[in-house]
Amino acid sequence: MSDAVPTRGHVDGHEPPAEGAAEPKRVGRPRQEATKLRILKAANAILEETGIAGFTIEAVAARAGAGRTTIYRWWSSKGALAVAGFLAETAPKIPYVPTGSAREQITLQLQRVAEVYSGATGRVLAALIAEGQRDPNTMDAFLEGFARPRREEGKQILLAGIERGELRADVDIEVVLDALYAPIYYRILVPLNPLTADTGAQIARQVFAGLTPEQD
Amino acid sequence: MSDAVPTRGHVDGHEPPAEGAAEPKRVGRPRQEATKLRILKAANAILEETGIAGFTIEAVAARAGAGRTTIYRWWSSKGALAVAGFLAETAPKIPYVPTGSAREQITLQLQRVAEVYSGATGRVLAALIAEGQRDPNTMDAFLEGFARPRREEGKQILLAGIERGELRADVDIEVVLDALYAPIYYRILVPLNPLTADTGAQIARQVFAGLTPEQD
DNA sequence: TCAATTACGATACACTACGTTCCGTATCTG
DNA sequence: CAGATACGGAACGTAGTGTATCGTAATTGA
Repeated sequence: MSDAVPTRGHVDGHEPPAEGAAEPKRVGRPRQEATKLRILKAANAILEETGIAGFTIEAVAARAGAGRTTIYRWWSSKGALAVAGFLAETAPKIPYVPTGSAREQITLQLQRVAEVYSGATGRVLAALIAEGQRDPNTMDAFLEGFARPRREEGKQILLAGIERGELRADVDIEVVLDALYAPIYYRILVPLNPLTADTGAQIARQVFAGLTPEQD
Repeated sequence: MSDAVPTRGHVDGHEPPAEGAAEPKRVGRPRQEATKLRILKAANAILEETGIAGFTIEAVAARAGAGRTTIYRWWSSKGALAVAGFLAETAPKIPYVPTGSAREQITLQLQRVAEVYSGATGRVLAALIAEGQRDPNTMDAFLEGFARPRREEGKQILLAGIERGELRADVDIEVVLDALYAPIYYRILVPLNPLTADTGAQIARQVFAGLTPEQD
């Protein structure tokens, strides 16, 4: 129904899957990738500097030198924009390093995560989760676009470790992943204790003490 | 300076410490405790039902049959009101049971927390933490009025357990407390996995596996 | 009994941000 | 050049915030 505006996907600034594979030739004025990038960078920068409090569509538009309408055309809500900015800027900062034992891999990863999240990125993450409490779509985009795939990676590492006999087999993997990663989120969101670079290592040591087949 | 309105404390609806101890005789019309209670109950109910999204001063005032001005007179912000409602209604629901070993106490407590937080109370908590990301004062009121004292109780239990030789002494208590409690908050805030009544017991089992002096 | 004091609820106000609509202009394809 | 689409500006209605003002209610103290 209706004629409405962009026939494209309207959730996170990505085009719809399309049928062929690539269809670079469309009809009208093409989307300006530079503007898209400026908007995403502006969104991320504002989240880093002011958290969710200062994150308004107007502020992002002003900082990006774009029109508010342009933002509304491509992102369906504040939350969608925030998630898109986060995925574009931050998500690539934390790769897994697939080498060594499960414990080594997880520990290293946990250290990296703690280090990155202890700074500006942590503020963005906290803002994102806060916004997610307000808007289910935002939470969903965050879960499917970031949290779930990351968790899946961790799960595979732990499973491989169990397979190789490095870890006890009688554990609930989801519970273990929570024990490992939840503290980092907790320290970001509920700042009773600071999150520092070696918080990750401390947590890993503690949790793996309950995972090794024999006593350490 | 200025003459301003209520000479009382203006943060969370409680009177200032005062000098004597009790001074029940003041000059003008006394505060109507019934109204105060209706407001706090309304605030909590709205948080339970709609989360932070529907939590507006106007909605609380309407539901309580009070004027917005009355709310602004006694609570300095939305967050202050939310925390006050939470502390009045919810906090008393989760007492510690000081009996048995440290592991038993913590496990029991964790079960109760998971059970309570898996329902409406969890939604209130999530809303509170979300609002806290927006307003530092709210976070502070939550930390000092709820999170920190609770954590202190847990710390005492663990310390006593170490003292009695039930638990390893070479652990960082803060890290252990995070490993125990953070997963519950995580499942409330980042709903990848559901929080159920026995999530608490599972977590306790996992974490204590790394705490016992000998293998179980 | 009455003055002073404080609480309460209603109304009005200025402000901010949201999300939408409309319009003129720019940039592409055919 | 026509058609289609993107961009940015401006205006609009809505919602909520926080403040100020006002009339009324309740209590203390003289």
